[in-house]
Amino acid sequence: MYSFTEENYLKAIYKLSDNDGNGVSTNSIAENMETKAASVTDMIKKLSDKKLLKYEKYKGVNLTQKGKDVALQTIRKHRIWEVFLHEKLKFGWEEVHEVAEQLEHIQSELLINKLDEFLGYPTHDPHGDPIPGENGEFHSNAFVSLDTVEANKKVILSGVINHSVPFLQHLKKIDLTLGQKLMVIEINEYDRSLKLVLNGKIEIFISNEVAKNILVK
Amino acid sequence: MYSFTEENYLKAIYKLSDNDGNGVSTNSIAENMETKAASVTDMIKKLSDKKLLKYEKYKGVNLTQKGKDVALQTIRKHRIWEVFLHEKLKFGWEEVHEVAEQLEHIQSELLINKLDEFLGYPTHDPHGDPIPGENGEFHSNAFVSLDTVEANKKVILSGVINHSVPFLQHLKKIDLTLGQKLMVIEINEYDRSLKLVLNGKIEIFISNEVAKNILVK
DNA sequence: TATTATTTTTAGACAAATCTAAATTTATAT
DNA sequence: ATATAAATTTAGATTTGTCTAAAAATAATA
Ligand SMILES: [Mn+2]
Ligand SMILES: [Mn+2]
Ligand SMILES: [Mn+2]
Ligand SMILES: [Mn+2]
Repeated sequence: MYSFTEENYLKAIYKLSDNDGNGVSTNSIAENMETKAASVTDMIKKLSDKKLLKYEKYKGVNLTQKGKDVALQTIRKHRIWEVFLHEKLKFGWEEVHEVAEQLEHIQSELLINKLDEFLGYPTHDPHGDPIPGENGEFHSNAFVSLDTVEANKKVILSGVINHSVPFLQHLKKIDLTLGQKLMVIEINEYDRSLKLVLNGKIEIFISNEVAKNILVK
Repeated sequence: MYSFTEENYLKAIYKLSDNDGNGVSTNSIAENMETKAASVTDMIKKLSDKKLLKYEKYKGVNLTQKGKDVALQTIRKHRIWEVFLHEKLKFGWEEVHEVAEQLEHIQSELLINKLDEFLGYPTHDPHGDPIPGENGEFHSNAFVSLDTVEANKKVILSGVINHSVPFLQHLKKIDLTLGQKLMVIEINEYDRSLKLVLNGKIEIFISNEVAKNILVK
C-alpha cells in the first residue's frame, strides 16, 4: 500500500506532532530522519497529494486522519515486533528497535494479528511504550519521571524517555529493567542524585540525568 | 548489503540453474520473475559487476560461489520464516509463502539465528523443502514421487513438487498434509489414478496428476 | 544456404527517493 | 524599517529498477 519511506515519514511526523495545531517544520523532519530539507519538501508534496497530510508552503505540515492511521498502524507493528523479539527470541531491550525498524514494514494484516494473539495481546513494548490497538486506540500511560518521585514511596520501573542503546545498556547493567520494584530512599540536595533500593534489598546510586529518563508508576 | 531486488534475482537464478554448466537464459529469468527481458539484462549487468554471477552476452548466466551463497542464505531465511508462520502462528501451509517472500529480506544475522534456535533448528519447511544451514550446507532429500510407489508399501507424505496455493489447499482438504502416513492400495491401469488409505483407516482416491506432485519417503 | 523466427541487447524514457546549489520566503535584529 | 540570518523551496542531477520500441545476434526452417 505505502512504501517503507512513506511509512517512515508518517511515523516521524506523527511523533513530532504536538497536537497544538501548529504544523511540523520541514527542518525538524529532516533532522529526525537524518535527511536533507529538500528531500523532505519533495516527500511532503507526495504525501499531500495522497491526502495523508495538509501542507501549506512555508507553514509546516499536519497529518490528516488517514495519515495518523497509517502512522499508528506502523507504530503498532513496530512495538508488537519488539515484544516478540524481546519475549520470545530473548533480544535485549537495547537490541529490539533496530530490527523492528525493518519488520514494521512487512505488509500482512493476518501476520500482525496472529502475532499479536501469539504474544497474548501485549499492551506495552519492551520500553514501556503503549501499543495502539487495531483501530488506533491508545492506552495512554500515566507514568511519572523518577526524579519527581518523593522519598520512601514504592514504585515500579515502567518506561524510559531516552531510548538510546547506551542508556538502555547502562540501565540493564545496574539492574534497572522494566518491572523492577524500587524505592527512592535518599535525594541529594546538591545535584538531585538519588539513592535507590531495589526489591527492598540492593542499594544503588543514580544521577539526576538518569532519573529524569526513567518512568515509574 | 544487497537489495530486495538483487536477492530475488539471485534466488530465481539459483532455482533455475541445472548445475549442468549451461547458463540460465534471460527469458527464463524474466518469465520466473514476471518482468521483462530488458529489465533482466540490466540487472544481470549489475550483478555481474558485483561478481555475483558470470555473464557472457547471449550466453546466459551462471552464479559465482558468492552469488550462490547469497541465494542460499535468502532461501534459508525464507524457509525458517515459513516454519515460524506455520508452527507458531498457525498459518496454513498454503499461506506461508507470500509472507515469507517479504520476511526473507530482513537483514539481521542475529535475528535469523535466534529464530532458528527458537524453532529448534528445523531441517525442513512446511512444504518439506530442506533448510540450508548457516554455511549453505544442504540435506538433500531422498523423496520419491507418490506415482512411482508400488502398492501396499507404507509411506509418509514428506513434500510437494507443485507449491501453488490451490494445490496445497486441495491437499489439505483431503487430509494430505506433511507427515501423513499413507499406503497405496490400488493403482488403476487406465489413468494411473490411485486409491490410498490414510492412517490405515480412511480410503481416498487421487488422480495421477495429484500423485505426481506429492513426495513421500 | 538463405530466409524467417526467436531471443537478447540497446536506446531512450520514466517513477521513486535522494542530493547539492541557488533562489525565495519568513524571522530576527539593529 | 531595513539589513541580516535562518528556514524553506526550486532547479537540476543522480541512483535504482522498471518499461517500450527498435536493433542486433542467434536459432530454426525451408
Ligand atoms: Mn522502537
Ligand atoms: Mn521504519
Ligand atoms: Mn516458499
Ligand atoms: Mn523475495
